[in-house]
Amino acid sequence: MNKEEILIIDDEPQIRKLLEINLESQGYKVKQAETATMGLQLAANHPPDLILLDIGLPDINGQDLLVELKNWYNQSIIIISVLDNEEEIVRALDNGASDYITKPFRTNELLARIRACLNRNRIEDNKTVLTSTDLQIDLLARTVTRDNENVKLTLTEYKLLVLFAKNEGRVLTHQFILKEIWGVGFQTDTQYLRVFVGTLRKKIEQNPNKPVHIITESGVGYRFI
Amino acid sequence: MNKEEILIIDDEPQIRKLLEINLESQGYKVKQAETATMGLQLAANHPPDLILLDIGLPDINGQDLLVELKNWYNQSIIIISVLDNEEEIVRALDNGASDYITKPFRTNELLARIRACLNRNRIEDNKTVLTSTDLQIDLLARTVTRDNENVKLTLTEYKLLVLFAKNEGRVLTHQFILKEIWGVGFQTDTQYLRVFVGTLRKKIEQNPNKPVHIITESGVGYRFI
DNA sequence: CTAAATATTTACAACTTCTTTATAAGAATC
DNA sequence: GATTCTTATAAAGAAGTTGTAAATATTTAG
Repeated sequence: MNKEEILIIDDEPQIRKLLEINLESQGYKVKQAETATMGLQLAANHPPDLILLDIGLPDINGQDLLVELKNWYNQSIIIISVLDNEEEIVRALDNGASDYITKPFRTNELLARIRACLNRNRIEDNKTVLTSTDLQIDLLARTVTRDNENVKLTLTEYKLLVLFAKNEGRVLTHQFILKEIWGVGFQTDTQYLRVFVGTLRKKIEQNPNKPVHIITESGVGYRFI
Repeated sequence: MNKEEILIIDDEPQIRKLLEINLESQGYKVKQAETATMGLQLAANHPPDLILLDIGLPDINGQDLLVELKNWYNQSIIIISVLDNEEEIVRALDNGASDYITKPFRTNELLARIRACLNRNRIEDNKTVLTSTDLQIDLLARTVTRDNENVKLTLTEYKLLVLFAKNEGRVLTHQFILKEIWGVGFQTDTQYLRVFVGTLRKKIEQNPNKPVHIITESGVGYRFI
């Protein structure tokens, strides 16, 4: 197998060095960027398998960079943040970060996270069919079947279902879903989401009044099972 | 492993001697300070792994010293106080002390507390999954399971549980919890807390009448185990 | 260009969660 | 052991969130 490539975007040289040594010893290929601009460039030139992004960069707001990257980069981004900035971490996760780690971190912990993310990517990338007990989503054919019956979904409904299925078991916040499906700027239109969750439930749930797949997490978002 | 260092700040020589003997016999390295000034100095020079602070010092108010230390020292501080100065203990915990013990104390009790604190320090703040025997909290997925069964928590219940779990073993005062969950200005609404601790117990305890996870510390707050 | 399909918006009903009050149960103190 | 203080529980009301239907707008396909 080819060496997996990891891009580090961090302005602190010591941290980059520390990460470089550890990651290379694990057999990863490492690229480094000191600034957001440079990071974007490197990532665009030759997309890495994973990005480690320090959210507290000097030249640009890390959250903005994250949003920018997420526009086209669909592998994992793990953000590095200083401790005690819960709010920033939550925001980063909303913006599509896969995981986070706070400084100072233990290398073993970080390596475990990286392995987990890369694993997840490998699975997600290769899977063209997502299945659960009664549902089946074929990503290539763009078809959904329930109990072997074809289910007709509109584009938005389909996108929503795929997003749910790819994040099975995880609570997705309204904000996150809105951003993923409708794009940045629609984060307050939670009513869209309600309508579409409603129609989706009618199509994929046995009993739309007692949903078993799309679970409401009041005040937070939805969870797909 | 290196010897762990404990700094004792206490004006009574007998107590210092007693602690020194006991702690050294457990393999800790012990430093002593007779006054607050000296304690601060020693701590700043070479930060110990844990501080034992007698809150009733002669030269400075112990609470002030605690606040001072907490500004930059982020390991555990265990305070020693005379019995029946509940108010002072509560104030110290509010000020960020990790635990307390009242004079006269049993050495075994103190040693246990010290071990617990040092352990907690070692635990990374980075964990995205918090586990105990029967409970499991996944911070990324925002899910809680008990004996592998999913537990459905409301937003506030979840926040409360996470706060408890992140401060496992530590006494959290009512004030502190109220401030963390509801924000500044709710510190007097202890009734909220009672209600929510009640519902949480119903959901996570085997027997809510005999809670083993959320322990009441009468007059002070709660302790999560 | 028109009809059909899909998306957005509005209005309101249904439901969940939070707050408050009342009261019971339990501890601590005298 | 009675009194007082603290904590627990239940339940009602208020506030906030979510769900549904239907009207309107927009897009798509023929």
